[in-house]
Amino acid sequence: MGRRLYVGNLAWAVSDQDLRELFSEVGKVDSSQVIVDRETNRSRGFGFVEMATDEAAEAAIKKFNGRDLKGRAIRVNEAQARNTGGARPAGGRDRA
DNA sequence: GTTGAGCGTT
Repeated sequence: MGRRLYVGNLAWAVSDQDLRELFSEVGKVDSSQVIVDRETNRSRGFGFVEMATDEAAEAAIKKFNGRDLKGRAIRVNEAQARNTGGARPAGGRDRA
């Protein structure tokens, strides 16, 4: 139950839409986002993709985890939860 | 025009 995917080890040339079209091959991409440094506006080399369904999400992990994108082997996994602006304790790294 | 472990700004 976590359609959010963490995509890491990205090349500097990878963009949000690059992830969207790639993950679109296994299912409908609800949204895609590459994390960029706020201070330098450069690519941090990782991002997040939200799939429309959980099956598409796990399918993307199986297909694109370790795959090549822009010349770099990307790493795909479930994304951790982040406090999106709610009075909620930030927990997540050690979630079973 | 540079770099390379990682789980994200509103």
